[in-house]
Amino acid sequence: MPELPEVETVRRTLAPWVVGEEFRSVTVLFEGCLEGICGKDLEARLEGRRVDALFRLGKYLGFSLDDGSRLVVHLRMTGRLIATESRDPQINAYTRLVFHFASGKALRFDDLRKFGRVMWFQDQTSLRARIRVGVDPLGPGFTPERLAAWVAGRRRPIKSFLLEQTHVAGLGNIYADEALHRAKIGPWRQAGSLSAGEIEALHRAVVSVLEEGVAHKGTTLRDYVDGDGRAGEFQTRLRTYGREGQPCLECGQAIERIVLSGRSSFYCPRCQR
DNA sequence: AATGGCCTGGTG
DNA sequence: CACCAGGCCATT
Repeated sequence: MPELPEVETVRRTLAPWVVGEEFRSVTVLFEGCLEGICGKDLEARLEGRRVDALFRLGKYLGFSLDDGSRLVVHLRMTGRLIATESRDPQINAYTRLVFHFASGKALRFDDLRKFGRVMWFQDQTSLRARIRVGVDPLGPGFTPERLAAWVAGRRRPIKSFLLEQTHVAGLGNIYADEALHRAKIGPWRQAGSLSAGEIEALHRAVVSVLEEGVAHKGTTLRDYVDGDGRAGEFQTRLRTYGREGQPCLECGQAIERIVLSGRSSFYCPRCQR
């Protein structure tokens, strides 16, 4: 499931390939993947525009275009953006949309579950009005002090807090569990109950697990691939996620699973308190 | 803050 | 055939 490391990997693989390209047309196979704009209008907005840069906002991937507008894609759970070519974009049963470029390149958006979304914004301001995400945990805005201020007084489980995108943007179910294990904090703990030391440890764990995720080009459990269609490698390094009943790699205790905020949470009952 | 809906393939 | 996976938004 694309979380920060996966979206960042897609951004890095697609950027050198797509920056400088000029949109020619858009083929919409599933109108439902568009949010706030219809296929006809999207094509009109994109035609002739060049891609200046690719950026990431939490789990959103954005294209900065040469007129100041922004094309934004959210892969949700099973979405894929694949670099291909207009002559043979290799459309399949899950292809929802294809962007065609003047050079003959094409960018295919596939999504088995139809949860992914494609949006267009006139400018950065309208984008930020719609995409409300907090600071990037790999950027300078994420500090132990700010983390402490955000969790202060919060009674919900720290795992649920980490899944909110409004303060720290980019963690999903997998990396949140992995970060909590590294920080030795139980996912059920009330966010506001963390000590200064635990907040420091959690901050460090979030940064390190995301950096490692990026270094290993993301986690592929099932659907995720990068812009070149390649799977990630971080799944081999997961310490808790999906490992219920298997021994903790730190202490050997069996990993357990509980449900928080309606989502599975995997943790080590000995290491995490 | 908690819940339901959006989706479909895979599993028990 | 029922149920689960899950990011995000709307609703309660």
